[in-house]
Amino acid sequence: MSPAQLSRETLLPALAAHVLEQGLGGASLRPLAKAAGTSDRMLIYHFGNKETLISELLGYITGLYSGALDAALGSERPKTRQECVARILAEGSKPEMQAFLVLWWDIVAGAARGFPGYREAAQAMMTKQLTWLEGQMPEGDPDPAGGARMLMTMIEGTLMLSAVGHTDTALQGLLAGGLPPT
Amino acid sequence: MSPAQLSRETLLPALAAHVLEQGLGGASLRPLAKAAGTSDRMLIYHFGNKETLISELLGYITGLYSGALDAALGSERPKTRQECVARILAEGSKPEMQAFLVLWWDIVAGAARGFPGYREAAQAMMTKQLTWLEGQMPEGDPDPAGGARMLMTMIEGTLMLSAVGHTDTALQGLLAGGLPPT
DNA sequence: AGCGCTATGTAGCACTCGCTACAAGAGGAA
DNA sequence: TTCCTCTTGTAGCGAGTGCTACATAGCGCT
Repeated sequence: MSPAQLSRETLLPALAAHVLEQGLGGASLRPLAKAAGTSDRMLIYHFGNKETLISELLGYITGLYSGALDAALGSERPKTRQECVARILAEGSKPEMQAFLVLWWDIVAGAARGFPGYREAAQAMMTKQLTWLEGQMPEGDPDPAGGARMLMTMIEGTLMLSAVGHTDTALQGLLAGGLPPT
Repeated sequence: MSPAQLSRETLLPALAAHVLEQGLGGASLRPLAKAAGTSDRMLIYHFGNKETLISELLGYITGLYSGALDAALGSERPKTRQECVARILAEGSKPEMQAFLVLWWDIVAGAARGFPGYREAAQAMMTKQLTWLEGQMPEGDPDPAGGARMLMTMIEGTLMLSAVGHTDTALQGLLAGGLPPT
């Protein structure tokens, strides 16, 4: 009966769940293995070494994030830019998104420091989010492409300020930018 | 002759230099001690434990950052908001600021995950930067307080996107927001 | 001189880290 | 059967982790 043949594919979901709640910084083989119901020995067997494990894991998490964005596609598009911002910020404040957000800063830190795999993952996530945002821009917006990039920049700034306890600063910034997040 | 009495104060500069180039993630006592010309034994002696060492170190680095901002105060204020943004982005792209920026994402990640000391440090740095920015707002700006917060949000978003290789996205966003960084 | 306090060195502990050597079971191929 | 490959378990290695026990040198105070 028992474990239907372990492989990278069957392991990744459990590994992702673990880093989503424990972070990437302290992720080490034995706890990861335990979370996946196996041993460090087998993680190395399946992935070769920790570095590729993390890289593949980041790729898998990128896919998770992408899927979450797709699932969050509303049926009708927002009417205004501020409604657009409000919607994506609301998306980010959902409880199931919290783990993603916290992990995100681990990924950014790794990308800034040049860790293998981090930059690619971060870049992919941002590209996905940008595409999503472009699709969410109000119909008839004078500059959807540029507008999406402006909103993107504001949103990322807001998320970062929120992460360090400067939520008010960000919200007042949005307000002054004509984007009251309703 | 030799080492003029070690203490927290004399140790912190060397410790800060070390984490500025090596990061906070992998910072462990022996390498830190070596960088400061001491032993792990003495670091514990002077700081009690690693956690307080890191906290005090973050406080010290906050001071460094604050001083760097003060030193970057131009004699005359920018004429427009975009000049203001351009100036602070130019400040951030100076080579001596790179180490700060990379370390910054470590701090944000730690703050997001609730590590002791990280959030306070990050918050203090953002407060300082906000104050600095307010002082840099163009004379006669219709809404200096709100404007500073908006620029702040845009700037932090820009820095984050740059950190993960989406510099273009951010610059086009600034452009679409009427803030071409010259 | 004797005492006590502060600063430091040397060793070491118990633990975790990534990774490996070695053996063994399972299943298919000959 | 015999062999071979794939997968897994057990045990361990060498290095690094935060931290501590113990000894000791130097200094000022009485």
